[in-house]
Amino acid sequence: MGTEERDEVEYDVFSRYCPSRSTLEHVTGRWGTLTLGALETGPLRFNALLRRVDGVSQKMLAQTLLALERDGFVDRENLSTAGLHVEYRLTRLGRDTAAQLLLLTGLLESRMPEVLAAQLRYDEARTGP
Amino acid sequence: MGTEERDEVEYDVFSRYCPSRSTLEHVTGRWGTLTLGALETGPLRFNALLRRVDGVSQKMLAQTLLALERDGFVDRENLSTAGLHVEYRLTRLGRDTAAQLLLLTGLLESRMPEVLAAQLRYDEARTGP
DNA sequence: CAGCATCCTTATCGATACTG
DNA sequence: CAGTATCGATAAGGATGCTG
Repeated sequence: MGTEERDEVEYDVFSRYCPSRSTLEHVTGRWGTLTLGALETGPLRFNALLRRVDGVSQKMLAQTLLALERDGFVDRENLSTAGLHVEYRLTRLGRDTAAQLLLLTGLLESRMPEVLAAQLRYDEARTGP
Repeated sequence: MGTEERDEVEYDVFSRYCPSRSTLEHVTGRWGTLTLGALETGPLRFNALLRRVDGVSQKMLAQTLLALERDGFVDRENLSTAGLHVEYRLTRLGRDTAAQLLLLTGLLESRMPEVLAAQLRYDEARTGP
């Protein structure tokens, strides 16, 4: 064992034209993180996502889902019997990514008191010195 | 037992007006992730960051750093002796956050083959059925 | 229900020039 | 060096109406 060749670092998000850069932007973009996070607890329909991701518009949600589906994070499943019924579910890759994202959002939520304190300090240092 | 009150989920990124939402956007925004990631290995000067975060403009970098400093992720240190010398370094909060972000970018980089394969499948299913 | 098409407004961005 | 200021182009975003 140990003879299989290791993957070299082929991709680098810090490089402008690396394909991983645009994928990073889809995932961490304004609605990407929240959409993936919302799907982490299970498949959801379009309108359910629309409600869950507070503030997103139909247009942006559709656009976000399209990019995430194309990148292989989300599967779109058409369950039409009568009327339209479409479900979005995470792929394996999507689940792994969403798990990471939820760790991040959880971290941020839990540290918001620090953030708010920093903002206060920052603003005060500049308005009433 | 169980009588101490648990921290309720006070902050929720899924809620439109929760302050954590804008902080999430600063951190995961187009340049936030890369800027924090770049600083994870140690303090850097403005122009060094400009080079490291490939593709960012002066304007966007300045804006990003300002938001991250205000939110308490980055400290700006003025080391002027002769000429200007400013260093940016992560705070404790910034380090914790950057660590999470690097796990995410690392995950994405390592799974890019999956992503590219998915993109190919997606595009082919729509151009030549 | 799950979208796409359209229009229109706003925000983002990049390039350039300038400053202490 | 480390930015700020300004401008014009482009993209993101919201609102509305329409369709299978």
